[in-house]
Amino acid sequence: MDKESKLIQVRKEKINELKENGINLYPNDFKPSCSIKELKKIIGKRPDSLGEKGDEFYVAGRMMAVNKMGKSSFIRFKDGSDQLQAYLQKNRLGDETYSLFKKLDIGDFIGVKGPLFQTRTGEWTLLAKEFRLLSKAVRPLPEKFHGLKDPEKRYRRRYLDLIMNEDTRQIFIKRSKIVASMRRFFEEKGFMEVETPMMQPLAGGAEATPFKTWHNALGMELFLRIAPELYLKRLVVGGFEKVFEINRNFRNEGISTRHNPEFTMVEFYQAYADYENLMDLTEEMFESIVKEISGSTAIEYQGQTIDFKKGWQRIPMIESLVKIGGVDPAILDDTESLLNFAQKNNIQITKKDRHGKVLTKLFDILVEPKLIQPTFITGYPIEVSPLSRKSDGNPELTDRFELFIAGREIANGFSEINDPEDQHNRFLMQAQQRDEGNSEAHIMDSEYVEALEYGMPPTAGEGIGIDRFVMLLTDSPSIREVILFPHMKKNVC
RNA sequence: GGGCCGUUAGCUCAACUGGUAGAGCAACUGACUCUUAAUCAGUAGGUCCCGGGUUCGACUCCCUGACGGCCCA
Repeated sequence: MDKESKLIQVRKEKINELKENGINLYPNDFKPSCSIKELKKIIGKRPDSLGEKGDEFYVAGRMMAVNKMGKSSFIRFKDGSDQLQAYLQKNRLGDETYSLFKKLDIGDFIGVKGPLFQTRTGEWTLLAKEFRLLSKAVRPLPEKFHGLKDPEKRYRRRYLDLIMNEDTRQIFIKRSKIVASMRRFFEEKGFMEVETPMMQPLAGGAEATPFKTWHNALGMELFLRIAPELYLKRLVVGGFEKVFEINRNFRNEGISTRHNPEFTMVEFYQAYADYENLMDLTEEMFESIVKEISGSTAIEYQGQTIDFKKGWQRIPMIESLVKIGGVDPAILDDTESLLNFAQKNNIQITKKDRHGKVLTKLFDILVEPKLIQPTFITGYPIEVSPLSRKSDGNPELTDRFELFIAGREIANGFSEINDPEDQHNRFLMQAQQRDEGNSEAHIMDSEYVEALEYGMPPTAGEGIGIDRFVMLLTDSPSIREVILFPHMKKNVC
C-alpha cells in the first residue's frame, strides 16, 4: 500500500462522519427494478407512461459526475449497461438524505428511486424520490474528461481502465462475442467442446519453451502446455471425431505487441477431413464471425481494409518466396545459395539450419509481412512440421497451411500424421535437431505414438490464435489491448 | 538481448539556457433548485521514479538502476 494521499485521508474522515450518523456504507438490500439500458428501452417504447407522475423505477450505479447547485443537484451515474442522469432536490428528498448525498463522492455506488422526466434540453432524467448509498469508494477515480491514459496504469489496474474508458469496455465485450460466435459455429458444425490437460508431463504439440512446475504429491515435474494438440488427437483415436478446445497455451518466451506468455487458442480436429477441407472451413468460419461481429465482411485494421469474404488466396510457400519474396527460383533447391542470399539480406540464419528451415526463415522475413489480405500459405517443409502428414506428391513437403492476415500468422493447420511409424521417425528427426542445438525441437512422445498404434482415422486439425483474431476485429495495435490482464513485471512503485 | 522515448499533485499535462515546481479536472470552504467537461469566490495539495555524481545551486546536465511504451532481433 502506498503512502496515503490527502485525498484518501479526506475521504476517510467523511466516511467516519457517515458511520457516526449510522449510515451503512455497504448495504446489500437495494434491488434495481431494471438496468439503465432497459430503462432507456422503455423510454424509447412508451414515453407516454413516463413523466413526474408516471411509472417509478429503482436504478443503481456508480456516480461518475456531480453538478451541485445549492439545494438541487444533477448526478450522472452508470451501471454495466449504460449511463443515466438523476435530479436530486433537497425539498423532495428531505434534509437528512440530501446532506448524506452531499457527503458522497464520485465513484460511490448509489441507488435511486423515482419517475422519469425530461429536462429543458429534453434529456430523460430520473427524478429522485429516494436516494441511498450502496457502496462507498475510498479512492478517487481518474479525471472525468481525460480519463486514464497511462498504459502501465491501464494494464495494471484494468478495472480503472474499464470504468473510465468506454473503448476498452467495448473491446472486451466484442472479444466475448467473438468467442461465443466461434463456439456456436463449431457446435453447429457438429464439433464437441472438450478440455484437455493444461499441465502435461511432456510439453508437446508445438515448438516452444515451456514453463515448468512441480507436483508435490506425485513428486514429478510438469509443464504448462504449449499446445493441446497431442491430447486432442488422442481423443480422435478414442472415437470423438470432431472436437475443439478453446483455452490458454503458455510459452516461455518474450513479450511484445504480438506475444503474451499465455494466450488463447482454439484448436480443433476433424476425422476424415484433410487440410484443404480445413481451409474451406476456416474461410467459412471467419467470414461468418466477422459478418456477425462487424456487420460486414470487410474491416479496417490500422488503416488498411481487410476483406474476409470467402475465396482467399492459397499459395504454396515456395511459390510465395519467388512471387512475393523476390527470391530467384534458381537458388531455391540449393541450401548454400540460400544461405548466401540470406546473409546478403541480413537475415539471421544458423549454418546448421536445414534446407526447409532456411526456406521458412526467408519466408518469415520476406513474405509474411506482405500478406495483408487473408492468405493461406501451403506446403510447409517437413523439417519444420513434425506432426504434419507428408505430401503424397513430394516427401519434402507436408499437407500443411498457415493463415496470414495483416502480415501476421493467425492460424496453422494440417492433415495429421496417423502412421505411427512415420510419427516415430519424425520425432527422431526432431531429437536430432535438438542434439544440434535447437532447444525448441519437438520432444519424443512415445505414449502418443503408442496411441497412434491403436489406429487414428485420417484426420486434419488446426489452431487459431484468438487474441490475434480479436486484435484484427477491434483494430488493436497491441495484444495487450485485447487481454484483460496482460503480463507485466512485478510492480515496485 | 539491442536502440529510441517516457516516468512531475488523485488524473491529464506544462515548466525556455541549470536559478523558489505550474495549469485544468478532482478535492476542501462558501454561494447557487434544469446542470451537460455547470458557473462564481476562496483554500489546500509535490520523495519532480530510486540511488549516485557535476555544480554556489539540479525537475533540468552526467552515470547506475527500476518500471513502462514503441521499434528491431
